[in-house]
Amino acid sequence: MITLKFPDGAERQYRAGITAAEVAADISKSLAKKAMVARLDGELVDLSAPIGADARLEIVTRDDPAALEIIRHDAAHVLAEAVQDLFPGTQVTIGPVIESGFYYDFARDEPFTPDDLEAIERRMQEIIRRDQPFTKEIWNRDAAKKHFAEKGETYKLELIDAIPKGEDVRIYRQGDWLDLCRGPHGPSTGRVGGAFKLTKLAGAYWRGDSRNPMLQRIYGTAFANDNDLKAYLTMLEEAERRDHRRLGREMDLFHFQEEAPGAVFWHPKGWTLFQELIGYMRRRQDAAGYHEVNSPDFMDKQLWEQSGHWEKFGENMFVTETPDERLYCCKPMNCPGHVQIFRNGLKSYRDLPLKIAEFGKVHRYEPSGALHGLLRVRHFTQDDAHIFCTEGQISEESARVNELILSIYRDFGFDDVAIKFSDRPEKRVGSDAVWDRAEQALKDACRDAGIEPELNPGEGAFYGPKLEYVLRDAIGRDWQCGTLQVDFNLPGRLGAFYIGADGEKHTPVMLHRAMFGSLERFAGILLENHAGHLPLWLAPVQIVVATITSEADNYARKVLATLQAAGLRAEIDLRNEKINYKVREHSLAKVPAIVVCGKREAEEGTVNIRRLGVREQCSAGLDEAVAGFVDEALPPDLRRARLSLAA
RNA sequence: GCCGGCUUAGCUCAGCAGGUAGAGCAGCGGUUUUGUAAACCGCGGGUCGGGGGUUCGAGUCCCUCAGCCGGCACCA
Repeated sequence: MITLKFPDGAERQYRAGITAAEVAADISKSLAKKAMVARLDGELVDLSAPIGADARLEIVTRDDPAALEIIRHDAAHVLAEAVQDLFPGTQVTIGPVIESGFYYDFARDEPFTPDDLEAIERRMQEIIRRDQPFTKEIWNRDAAKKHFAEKGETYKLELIDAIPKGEDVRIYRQGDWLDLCRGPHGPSTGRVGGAFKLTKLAGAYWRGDSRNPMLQRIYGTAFANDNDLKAYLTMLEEAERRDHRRLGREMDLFHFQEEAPGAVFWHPKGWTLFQELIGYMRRRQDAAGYHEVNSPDFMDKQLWEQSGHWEKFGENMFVTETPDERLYCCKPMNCPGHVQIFRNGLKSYRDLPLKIAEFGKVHRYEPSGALHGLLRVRHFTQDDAHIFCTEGQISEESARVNELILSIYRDFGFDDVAIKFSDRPEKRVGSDAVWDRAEQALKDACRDAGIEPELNPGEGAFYGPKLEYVLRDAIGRDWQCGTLQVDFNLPGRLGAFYIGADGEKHTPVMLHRAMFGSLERFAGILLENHAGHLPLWLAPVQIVVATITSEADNYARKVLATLQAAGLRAEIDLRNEKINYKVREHSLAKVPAIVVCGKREAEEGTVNIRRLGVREQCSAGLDEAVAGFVDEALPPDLRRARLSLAA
């Protein structure tokens, strides 16, 4: 007999070899019905697995979050069976669960079409209706290889070979169909239920390597019940509504066009937002001791060869040939230019750390398939800076950068920030010894600053290791923005030096850092994060003064003049339209506040304020209203400055 | 860059199986002077992404290029 301990603390005795399914049935009929898998001493196992010894046992029902992965994994198997049913000769490869559902990669010469997806979905429903049990089998390695070889499943053969020696080759069977799989699975195909949907079709490289053949990936999602599925689909629609590309058009911020792929045409309103961001960053940087500069957009190719960019980054660079037959590179980074500024004039150790900042527009020839609105462009503005310092100053300067970045993100409401540590990539300049020192210096800096970054192996810049700051937005998506890189290579390559206390020449270390990263991307992230409802200080148009009747026109003009004189970005709408129409239009344009002026307001010298998304209005005297807006429109850093002044 | 899809008026989208382009909104002209998310009437507006081909005839079929969308790979 064995003793099983349940989550509520109860214990029961059973014969050895009993299965979790049998235990569930013993406890209650309804539990048996809802059971998907079992958690045995914390590990998920099939309900049908025999239990041989004392253990903690928990029956995982389909409402349990852990069951969702099982449902999705089961759905992936059902998908694979459906596909092989409908399209004989298609090879199956892998079909894992992912955050939003699952996918399965297939190898087939003919492409799948969106219509195929519907047919596959219908076949999946049939398989689910047949309710075939999932059964686990342990196969002899050679037998498994023979089986898949006979079926022409070459990818599965590769997968079997990748299973470590000594580990079982596990096969899961559902009816006549079977798949190599680690498991666990639910009791039967019927338990997948009806709340699933195939969502998209895509190409994907075998094993994620672009040198490998491309497979066809079918994405799907599945949930425990219809409501959850519906909620998920609604969430997707919501994400589409906040797509910055759509908001950019609706709010008249920017556009793209064919002649300039990956390049933004900023409209007046979008540029206002952009400048507001730069203004904020400039104030924060100035306060932190940075000196702003401007370096050339084009420099001779020779300089980029010297820096190593030509060799390591050349395929991403725009190059131009001039009538005098010189080759100039359009800068993909600002660092070489900043080194030139550092080099100009003799520097002393007393000048260090020297912080050079630039809102530099960089140009990178990104692969066409990577372009995506403002979030991935070929021409973007970095809030870039380089800190020239001694090796001994790295730690303190890194800590300062870290503090500044986090403080800035907080000002924009991003509190959830992940930090990643990227070490030496394959394609790099500099000796291993130098990389050892650079990586160690950055690690030490992390330790001193109390940062515990997640390791991101092989993802460093070609000249040095880096920290990457990834922020999470309002709907849970991650965006890489800031970066801090330790560079022992470029200053030396480009001949930068300073005179030390010993009177000798020394090569400085250079810290590269960006906080927004790309201004374009950051603007896009902000738009999506706020669904276009920007806080007042960032809104391109902060207030629209809208009249109800032409009798109030003169008063409205006075209100506008007062708002503008107070430094607010206000516009006026005197059109011969109903107030309903004006409210709707400016609300759709995401204007934070509409100041309505009718006959009543004109007579009383008041304004009626309607805030974006709020039905209720409030009335206030003009001066009081202006003061309120002025206060609210203060950027967060200036607000802090005012508070500390008052204190 | 790779796989698949898409590209029709400023925007959103119709256009069935090849027969010579249509709606709503926006715009323009009137009427209406209006109280918090679309007043009414009328009028214009398109080399159907570019190029080539098949055909008596192509928005519709084929080829090709570009851009965009979704993934993959790459990445701020």
